Amino acid sequence: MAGQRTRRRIPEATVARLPEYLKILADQAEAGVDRISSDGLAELAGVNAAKVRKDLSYLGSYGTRGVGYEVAYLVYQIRRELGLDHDWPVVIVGAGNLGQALAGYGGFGERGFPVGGIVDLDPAKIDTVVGGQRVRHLDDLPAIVQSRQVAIGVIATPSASAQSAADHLVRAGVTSILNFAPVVLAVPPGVTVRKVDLAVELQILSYHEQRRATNGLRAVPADGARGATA
Amino acid sequence: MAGQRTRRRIPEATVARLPEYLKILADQAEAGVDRISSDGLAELAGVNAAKVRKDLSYLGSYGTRGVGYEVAYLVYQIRRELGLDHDWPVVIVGAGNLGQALAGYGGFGERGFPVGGIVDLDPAKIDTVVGGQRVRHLDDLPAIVQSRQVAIGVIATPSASAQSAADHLVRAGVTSILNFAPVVLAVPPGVTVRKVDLAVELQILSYHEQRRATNGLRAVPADGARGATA
DNA sequence: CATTGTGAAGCGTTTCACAGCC
DNA sequence: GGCTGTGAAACGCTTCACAATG
Repeated sequence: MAGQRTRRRIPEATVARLPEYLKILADQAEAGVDRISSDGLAELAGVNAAKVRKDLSYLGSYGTRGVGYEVAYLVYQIRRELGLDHDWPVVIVGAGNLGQALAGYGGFGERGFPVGGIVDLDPAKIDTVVGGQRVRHLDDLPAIVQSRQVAIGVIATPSASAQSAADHLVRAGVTSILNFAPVVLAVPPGVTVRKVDLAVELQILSYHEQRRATNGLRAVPADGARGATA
Repeated sequence: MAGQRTRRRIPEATVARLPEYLKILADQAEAGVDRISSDGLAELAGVNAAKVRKDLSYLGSYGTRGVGYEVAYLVYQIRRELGLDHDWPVVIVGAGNLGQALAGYGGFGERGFPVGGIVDLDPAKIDTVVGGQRVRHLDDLPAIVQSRQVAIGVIATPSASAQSAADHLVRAGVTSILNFAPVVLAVPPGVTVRKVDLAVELQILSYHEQRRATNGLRAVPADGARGATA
């Protein structure tokens, strides 16, 4: 029951939804619910039930026909699949507005990603304290990554410094990067980058607004990779 | 050449990439480049050339065979398609860490989304100034939305208040919402919601890290909706 | 003759529909 | 009887490959 060596490959689209399910299931567990059906979970996640069942089936057959899924067990399995059975300390590069907000936002630590360090280049920022962390110099990055076993770096620098930040992270040994700068990063093979561009999100909304204004006015758009129209 | 009444429907996946192209093209224009091929643009955007051509073909036939695309004209067309021929003021609900960072981050205004207002419930925050904006009371939301013609709201509140924030935004007349709270929002039909959950992004990275650790170690994962492995 | 624009093939994701099982 | 698990159909997106063309 525990630990197949080579796990099934889970489709990316499913991987992107598992955290959502996990959040909902953890909330349900806390609220004292201990069984849930694919219908119930689908409702809470804003997706359809067949999708929930398909998604969960990639983890294994953890439900009971005629009954549903045991919440606690699903939580355990999803955690395991996502690699959340231990914490992943992250290091934040850039202690400006966004870096400070990220460091100060408790939600990261709560969900398994404690801030293991925050670095910057600006002497005015170094040694200030944000989110309970002393800001350190970029040069300390390798030491921080080594000592805290950091695998994930977060880039919260201005665009112009983002590529350099990525280079530093990679050299320090980080293998996954969450990039908030609106720049396409070049990284060596084997390093995973995800990009979150807030302006892009707004521009996608703008597209739909504009469509509503010019055309039918009741043309409710379908949800994209991450959007929803309920 | 200008203003077909009912535009082609553009696939969501393409809509999500147009802002990226736009950014790159605007940068190129500024750098004095005035022609670009699908290959060149693809390179800069980190995608393949066929995709660029297909994407651009949804806008119309704006290239020249054997030559390429005129940068300035493409910029103009993408802007128009995304509804970026005018600004979209946004209103931010929640003046905590994230709300302050968003308000203080100049990038929004620069890219066509000036902060038209920021509201909160906490008396300690009201009348403080963040990002050049005086924080106002949630009750002022309808007035702000009306006077500034705000169509897009940004939710930067704690999870517990997010649904209420959405309700206030919708009642005030906002029709698009960018939600940073890790909660599924219920909104009436005709309102578009996009969700950005930072912890979800990290969990997706964690999945790939974990896979690398358990399995092959050289199983470079394909890019998901928004990730990349270069 | 380099490069676009695009049918058609390939592939991944979603949804359907129902057999299997508690 | 109710709900899961899953083949198969349907759909949308990506990539190929090449005819069209300035």
